[in-house]
Amino acid sequence: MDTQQAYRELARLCKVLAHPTRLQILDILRRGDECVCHISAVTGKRQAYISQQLMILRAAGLVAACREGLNVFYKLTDPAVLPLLEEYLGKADERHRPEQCRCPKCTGTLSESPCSERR
Amino acid sequence: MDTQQAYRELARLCKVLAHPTRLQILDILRRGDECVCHISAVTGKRQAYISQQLMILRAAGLVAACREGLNVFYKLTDPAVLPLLEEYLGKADERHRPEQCRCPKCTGTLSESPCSERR
DNA sequence: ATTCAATATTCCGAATACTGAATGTAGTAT
DNA sequence: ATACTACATTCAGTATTCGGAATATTGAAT
Repeated sequence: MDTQQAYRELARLCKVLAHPTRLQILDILRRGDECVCHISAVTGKRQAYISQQLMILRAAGLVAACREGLNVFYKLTDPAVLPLLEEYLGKADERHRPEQCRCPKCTGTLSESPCSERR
Repeated sequence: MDTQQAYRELARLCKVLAHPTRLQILDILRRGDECVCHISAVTGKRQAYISQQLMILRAAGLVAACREGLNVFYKLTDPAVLPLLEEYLGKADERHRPEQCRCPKCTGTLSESPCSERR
């Protein structure tokens, strides 16, 4: 009875996805890698809270972190969630650019592709 | 800001899916409509517990019930979950047929297509 | 009307998750 | 060394969920 294991694993994945803020983070990251402060600015949530949710996503293997100087950039690591997001949230359009964001990507002071950014 | 609503709704759906027994029920139903006692037999869980989970699935609009004499048959109503199940659980193979099941479908005493069974 | 079988609902203690506040860590600059 | 910035972790109170037990409802048969 190994299918039980499959149910448990899929349930664990769904549990991680069953959270509006975490979904929004994934939605942000499918537009490109972003640092914590940018995610915080886009969502309007405090940094500590975002860090918490990122930890959960990281533990589930959905995202990975890599440090770039002072900032930590996150990227999607599980390509299987992309079709799910597309089906329910639509195609990813352009990147968000909040007013008050001071991250290197938003201010244009990025020191060339952070941690081998995809595409 | 209507995307927040989309995140909330998708999160609500994922929350319903984030449960091994409920996933197994959906996995059973994608092989065809089944009555509660059959689901109970396949999963090995008590009837009351299955009814509980079915209520949650029903409230989420994922399944619908229809009575056929003494039995109540359940069917999938949201076709959007099928690709998700296929991606993570594989193609649905043949129907389960537990030894101790006394449901009309298993004993072959079904009075012609219950509630307009699909296919 | 009574009984039975199939299913549905309610209740409750235990476990788990959520979320804000406070604090800790790591890298950079002076 | 100190200060600062960006991020991570821990803690605690609250809310929610889990899963079993008991009970209710519904339809069929006698």
